[in-house]
This record gives sequence, C-alpha cells and structure tokens, in this order.
Amino acid sequence: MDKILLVDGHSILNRAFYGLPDMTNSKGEHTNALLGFVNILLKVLDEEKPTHMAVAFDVHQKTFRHEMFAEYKGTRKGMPEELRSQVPLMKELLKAMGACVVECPGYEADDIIGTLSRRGEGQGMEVTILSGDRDLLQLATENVLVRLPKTKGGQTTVENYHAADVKAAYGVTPLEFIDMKGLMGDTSDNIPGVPGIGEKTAGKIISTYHTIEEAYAHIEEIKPKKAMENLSAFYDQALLSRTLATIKLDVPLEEGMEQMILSSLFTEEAYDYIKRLELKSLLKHFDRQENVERHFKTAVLTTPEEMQQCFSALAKAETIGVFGLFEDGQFLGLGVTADGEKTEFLACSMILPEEQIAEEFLSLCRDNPRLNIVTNDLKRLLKVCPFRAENRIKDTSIAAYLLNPIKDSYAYDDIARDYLDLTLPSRKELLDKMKLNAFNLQEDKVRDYLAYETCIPFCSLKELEDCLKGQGMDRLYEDIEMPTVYVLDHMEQEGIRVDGNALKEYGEMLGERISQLEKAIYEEAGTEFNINSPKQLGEILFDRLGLPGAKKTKTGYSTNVDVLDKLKADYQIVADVLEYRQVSKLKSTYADGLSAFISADGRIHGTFNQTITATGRISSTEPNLQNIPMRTKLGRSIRKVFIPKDGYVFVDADYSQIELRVLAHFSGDEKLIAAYREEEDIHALTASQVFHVPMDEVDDLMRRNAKAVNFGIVYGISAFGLSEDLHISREEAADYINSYFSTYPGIKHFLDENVANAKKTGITRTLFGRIRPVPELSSSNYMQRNFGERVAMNSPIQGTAADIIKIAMIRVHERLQREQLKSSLILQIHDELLIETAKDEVEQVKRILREEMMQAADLSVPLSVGVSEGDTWYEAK
DNA sequence: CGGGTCACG
DNA sequence: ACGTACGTGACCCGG
Repeated sequence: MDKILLVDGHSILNRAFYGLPDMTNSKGEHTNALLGFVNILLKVLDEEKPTHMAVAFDVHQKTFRHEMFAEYKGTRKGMPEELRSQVPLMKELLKAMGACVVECPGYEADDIIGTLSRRGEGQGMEVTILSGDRDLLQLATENVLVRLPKTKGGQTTVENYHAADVKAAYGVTPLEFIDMKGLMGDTSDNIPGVPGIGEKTAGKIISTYHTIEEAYAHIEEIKPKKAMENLSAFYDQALLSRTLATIKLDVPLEEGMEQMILSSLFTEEAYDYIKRLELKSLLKHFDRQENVERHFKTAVLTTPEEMQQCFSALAKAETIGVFGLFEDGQFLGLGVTADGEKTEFLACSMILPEEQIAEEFLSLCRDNPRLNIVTNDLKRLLKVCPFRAENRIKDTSIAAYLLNPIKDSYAYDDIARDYLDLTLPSRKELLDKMKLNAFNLQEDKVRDYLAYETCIPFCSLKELEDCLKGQGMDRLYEDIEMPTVYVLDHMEQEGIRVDGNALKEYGEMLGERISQLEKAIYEEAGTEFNINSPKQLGEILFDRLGLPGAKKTKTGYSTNVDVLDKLKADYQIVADVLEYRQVSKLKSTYADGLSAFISADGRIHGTFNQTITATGRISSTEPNLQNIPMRTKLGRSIRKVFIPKDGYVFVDADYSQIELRVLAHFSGDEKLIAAYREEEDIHALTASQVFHVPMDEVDDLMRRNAKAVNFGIVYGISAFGLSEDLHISREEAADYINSYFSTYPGIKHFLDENVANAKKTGITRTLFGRIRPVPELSSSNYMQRNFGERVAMNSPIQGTAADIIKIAMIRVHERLQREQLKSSLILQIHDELLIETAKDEVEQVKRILREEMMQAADLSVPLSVGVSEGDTWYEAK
C-alpha cells in the first residue's frame, strides 16, 4: 500500500536547531539545524519506508504571523538569526534531494499538511505526519499517524499517535482537541483561549461536553467557578480561538501526488550541496567513488622475525603512518602502515620487547633519510622512540589544531570526518571502556581501532597540508609548531625536582592553620558545617548570620572573594573563611596535589599540551605547573620546594609586558612605540596621559589604575569589566577608557579594525599567521556577540605572544643542545622560561636566554627580558 | 558531570 | 533590562 510522509518543515527545523549545539562551517554559515533535520528525516524514512513524501513550510516565517496577531498577546521573540538563516538553506537542500517542498501563500504549513493528509487518506494511503508541534494531533485518525520527535538527554525518541492514542493520552478525540485548544489557548501561537483555563481544566470540560458550544450550554455545571465565569465572559473569544486553532483541510495546492513520489534522496545535486554546506557526516550516505568503503586491515605481529620483514618492506616506502599504542602509560606496541589501508601492529611481548621495537624503528628512520613519517600524537611516540628528523615527521593532530584551534578533540575520527569525509567509530564507540592489553589485540574491534589510529594520519596528511598551505600556516606548522613538540617532550622528560620532605612539612603547616581556622569559624557560626560547600557557607553567612550584601548565583548565594572581601573588615568569620579558603586551596591543590605527582626520581614530570588553547598557548596538566602560587606570600613560599639537582641552579627569564609590546607593534601607535623605545615606565606613563598629570606626580594608586586599564585593553576592554576590577563606577571606567583611546588613537583604530576584520572573515590572525575562528561574532545574542568582539581584540595579541615564546623556547632549547650544555629547559609559563642550569654555565645560559628571547621576533618595539637565578624557584623569580 | 571557586599568565 | 573583562586547570560539592 502507498504511504505518504508529511513533514512539518519549520517545526522539525526548530526542533533540530534547539537539539544540537551551534555549528558553523568555514563560510560562517550556521548548519546545526540542517544536520539535525536531515538526521531526523533519515531516521523516520528508514522506519516508515513511505512511497511518497512532502515537506511543508510556511511562506512567511512564524514571526510574521505573530505580528498579525500581536494584539492578542505580547509579541514573542522572533526566531534567532542563526535559525532563520538556515530556513532557505533547508529548502534548497530538500529540493536538491529531490524532495517535494510545498508552500502556499496565505496558508500555514499546518494547513498544507492537513490538506494533504486528508487527500492521502481519501486515496487510500497510509499517512504519517512528522512534526514537533502538538497541534497537529488534531489530524490523527485511524489511518493518519502523527509522530512527534522528542529530545531528552541527547537521545531522540518519537511519540506516535493514531486517533486512539490521542484519546488515551488526553482523554479527548483529535477533533475535540481543537475545542480544547480553543479553551486553553496557546501562547506560542498567540491564541488567547479563555483566561484561567489551562490544559487540565480544558481537558476536563471537553472530555465531558465534547465541544465549546455544548459546554456553554451547560455553563452552570462547569467547575471550578472561575472557569465558568471566564467561559461565560469570554465565550466569543473561545470560539475565535478555536477557529484560529483549527487546521484547514482545503488548501488549494497545485502539487499532485505524483510529484511526491519518493526516490533516492542521495542525488548528485544533493551531494554537491551537502559538500558546499560542509555537512561532512552526511556524505557517508552517498554511494560515490571517493567514498567507497575503505578497507582498513590490521595484522598483529609478535615475533622479531615478523618485525624484521615488516620493516624491510617499510624501508621502500616514501611515507609511512605510525601509531604508538599506550595504555595507562604502558607502551603496548607500534602500528605501521605504508599504504593507508593495511596496518601491521608490532605487539610488545617477552620475545619482542619494547626496546627492540624502538631500536628497530629508530634505525629504520636513520637508514632511510628520505622516509616521511606521519602520526597523530608525536610527543607520545617520542617517549619510546626518541627520534629526531623534524622535516620528515608530521603530526596530524597539530595540523588539525592549527586549522581549527577551538575544537576539543583531534582524535582520528575527528580528523577522518573533517578532512576525509569519512565517518569512523570513535575509540569510545568501538572499545567503550575496554582496556587494551597484550591479550585482546586480536579482537576484531581492537584491530579496527589500531588500523584507524595508524591509517588516518597517513590518509589525511595531504589534505591537512593543503589546508595549511591554503591558510598560509605552512611555515607556522613547520617552523614553530612541529619543533615545539620536541621541546615540550624534552621538558616532560626532564621534569622538575621537588623536595618531597619540604613539601610535606609545608602541607602539615597548612593543615595546622586550617584546623585553627575551622575551629574559629565553627565557633563564630555557632555550628559545624562544610566550609568548602558554597551552598552551606552561603546559608550560614546570609541566612543564619544575616550578613548584608548577599548576591545570588544560579544555585544559591555567591560566596566568592569579591563578595567576601567587602565583608571581611566587619566580620571576623568572613576574614577567617577567606583565609581558610586560601590555605585549604594551597593544601589540597598544591601541597597534597603536587606530592602525588613526585616520581621515583624525585621529580615531577607533568604534561604540556599543544592542542588545547584557542590562542596558541601551551597548557599544562597532571599537574598544572603553570599556576604555581605567586601572588601571596604564603602561596609563593611553595616555590621553595622546587629545587634544581645538585650542582645546578635555576635561571628564570621572563618577558616584560610582552602583550602590550605586541599591541604597540600591531597598532603602530607612535606614542606607545616611542615610550617602549625609550624604556619608559609604561603604566606610569599611561597614568600620566590618562589622568592628565605630569609624570612626577603619578602616585601609586594612579599607576595601579593605569595598569588595570592596560590589562583591560589587552583583554578587549569593556567599561563593566574595568569598573569591576577597579571597584569604580561604570561611568568612571568609561572615562578612563575614552581618555586612553584619545591618548593612543592608533590602538583604538587597531582594535576596531581587528573586530571589523574578524566579522568579515570569521577569524582572527596572529603575526605568524595563526588563526582563531570567532563564530560568536555572528551570534544574534548580544552577550555572545560582545564576547566575540573581545575575543577578536585579544586573540591576535595573546596569540602572537604565544607564537613568540614558542620561537624563543625552540631556539633556547636548540642552542643549549648545539652548544652541548648540561643545562636544560624544564618549564614554560606563558611568558617565562625556567632553566635548570649547571653552575658553571650560568653566565652562558643567561646570555642565551637574553639573546634568543629578545630576538625571537622583530617588532617595532624592543622585547625586554628579565633574568634571575636562585637555588629554588622561589629565589629565581 | 556541571557549577563554584581560585591558582597562574 | 540584560550581565561580561582574555587564556587556562584542579579541587570540591552535590545531583
């Protein structure tokens, strides 16, 4: 039997839009609703297998209709621009897929669907209606099924209604449903209904009397009393509402059933259009040459002989893909491919030990100086295979990060999807929480996994390199990012020495103080509670003790420093809580936290991540060595436990105001450039200019305020942000900013141009070509857009500073190696490098740091570097 | 697992 | 009337 699927275009698009996170393609077009729509549609088509299909749209988008009926209710907010822009794209896409898109001026999509459902039913067809809108339930009959997709918890389930199901769920028939709506109204459709009658009452009334007229005829019997009075007073409005709620069944449609016959949606045209929209995950549905199922295969090799044979074959290749498999830090083996399809996996074992695989691989690289190597996580691989042949080794995760630094993962499945139009199961999908070991490598899913990890880097390299070249980031990739991998690996392997006993004592000292404070706080509160719980603390301070100045967060009272600082002078308990917070932070995160990371060699080997930040900075984890306390005396003293190995000292070098210097360079502002060239005190100078006083009259407070202004400029200034930081009024903050911009017009111009440019191109760019997309700039949300503007101002500055220190790191590290010094770079903290320095090399190391850091970039202002040494990190800073 | 808080540049 | 300074990571709580 023939079967027709009728799709409510707008409502499904709407569902899809709110069900998926925002997505934009490289042209800045929003595409999440398109993707969601197609996925819902494909799922339903698969389940229903209809012979015919039509997708109905309103001619005018919903907002227009709301304006027409605006007198009934306050106008609802129109659909956001991110969604609106996808409506025409969706229609085009459907047409490209050969789907019948039906619109009719003067009628809504509901009416079209109603008309077609009756027409289909009349012709003896089965009818399925797909909509996100419950109103359509009035169309359900024995032969007309209404399906409502629901998204809860990421999973989409579909509610199905025939006439009987409507009755079961609502106690009314589909036709009565219209009367029910006449009573209860619908805010989102601007249908007024009867005041005071909601779903419950309306349901009761209609299930008893079946129609509004009949209910009115028995008006005396209606309960509750309020409903009776209102129905009586608003009877006409109820009838009008019902008319508004009634879906028309007689729309004069030109389209005939024959136009709705369904054939393959995966047409040539659709392929091109989907490709243009960059909906890569949909491309897998197309049966195309470039998309023929790839066959990734893995053979697990376990003996030295097999390995020898494998490597001899690899030696003939031009490029090989490599994957180092680790589980819980344990090296389990090496995957290799020479063609991107067949993977050979060398599994570690007693007869094929890790060292032998590593050695053999190293000599393969050494003996074949033209062999190119591609992998998706080079730094990981370096832990077992410390090879160095930079121009020949490529890391696809780094390349993908440069091309889009705001993604949160660069795993093989992400790269396959983004650069090969290939949808592969992720590790989690394939293996879930399975731990890999020597005994399960032969399982099919594990072998698939090994193949993907090994082959995808191999297969995607060319596309990635083409994209890098196209974006002008090939030099950035080769000259800065790839060499950085080796420096980070070096820092991780070296680690930093920590005096475990001193750390323990420090922790105990903190523990004693915490006990004292706890006791005092409980006494002051008159009860014991968990001070670490913001919820409990808020209730104690603001409810139980009735302190003033309560501010609310989503979940309760805000108890952060800003709030508590204002109270600490008047309330001892608040002062104690603040100290408690500070001390327990130091203990849990630093004293206890760091202790847990001290290795057998007495050093902490953290991880430096190169593909995390949106701006190009490095990040540090397990532990985070880039946020060791500095700003308070007690916190800072923890740096005394970081000590160099015997016979060594620390030499620490940091850039002075590198971001402001970058800004001076970018903006070309003459005053700022001149100031830096003459080595002026930049914050004092800013104070003098902004507050209109001579330099020698600038006091500490003025200088501090000017410094905050300078910070603000770098962050993408806002009067609100500055006023919060300085505890001044917004007006005052705005005055500072205006004054700043008239002093340095070049900066104002630079920032404005930056934002305008980013709005046009969708990206920002650093001095060395690093990009950062700023999709927030095209948001319809005011806050989001403002955020995008600040990001557009900040990213080139922060990013260029990040580029510069990477260059410095590379050069410092390479020079230490080339000059065969014993000293070693062990930490990078954004604008600072820490070198564990042999005592007899101190002067040389200081010179290297100064030279390489200052010469890392050639800006129109000099780069200034401060260098110091000490027997602990505390002293060296 | 998200929110609040706080450590750093 | 809204409700923000830019970039991170770790710890704690509580659902």
